[in-house]
Amino acid sequence: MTPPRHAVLDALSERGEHLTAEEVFKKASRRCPNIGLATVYRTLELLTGLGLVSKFDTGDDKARYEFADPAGEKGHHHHLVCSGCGKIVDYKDFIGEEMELLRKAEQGLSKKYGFKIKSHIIQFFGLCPACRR
Amino acid sequence: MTPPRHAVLDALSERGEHLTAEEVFKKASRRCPNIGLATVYRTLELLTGLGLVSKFDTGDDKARYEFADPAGEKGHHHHLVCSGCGKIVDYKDFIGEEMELLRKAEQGLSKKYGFKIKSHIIQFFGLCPACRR
DNA sequence: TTATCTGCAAATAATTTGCAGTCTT
DNA sequence: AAGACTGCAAATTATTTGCAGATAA
Repeated sequence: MTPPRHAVLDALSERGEHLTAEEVFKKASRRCPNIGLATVYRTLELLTGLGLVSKFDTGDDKARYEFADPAGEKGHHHHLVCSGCGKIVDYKDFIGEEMELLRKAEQGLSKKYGFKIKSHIIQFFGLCPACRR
Repeated sequence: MTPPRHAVLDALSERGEHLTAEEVFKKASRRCPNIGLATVYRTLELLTGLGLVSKFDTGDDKARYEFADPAGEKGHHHHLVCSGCGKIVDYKDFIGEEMELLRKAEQGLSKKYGFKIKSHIIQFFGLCPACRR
């Protein structure tokens, strides 16, 4: 655990953040002024590989990062993305039903297509209240 | 409707295809030998905007294109992606349950967060039979 | 020390854009 | 002829990589 790595973790530590690598870089730069962008990318990839951070894309071709769900359903959520302004809402509603569907789907797809399912993506896109008019 | 555009449509016409822009370009080049890659991108964007084609990403940072669902549930499907070799399986299983969940979710999210839902993504990732071992 | 980590700059790779020529109507 | 469409080449942009020096254990 080195200073740059600590700075990256720190940048992501606020809950509900969905930062791009550039944004992580800016925040991390405050704590570690001469950190390099490449190091940020390398660290984010490392953390993602360890399962501590999850990486996703909302359609603007910039990867976004957030702390991974703390083991299981507890913090499980999905994203609702505004196509207008890019706003991202974390929602946990319907998680029960979703988990049920996911369980069924993973089992069924596994059996039918022989895949060993590792992960999934569920995202909704639409217009937020401000962008609707 | 110009020759290059026709060539792009033609390239996508085979069912079950999930082509990258580069692949569409190669296929389209057969029918229209001096088509340019930029035109392919422009045409794909046009068709996507018209709702005739849908664009998605399986995680390799290359956009993929396929004919859009013909109105509603009829051809509705989702993707099962192999993280090993990139293979993409279209599946329609659990579509009933998924539609039910989607309907509920769209209504609920709309009410709770004020979003007007336009679309969604559901994808599963895992290892295909060949990549499992 | 000894391998790992870092910053910088240069390299990639997908996609976009400027522009001048070409087609369509 | 006026506007839309095209190909080419150059520009963009997020991300990756090579490398020599710095750092952690």
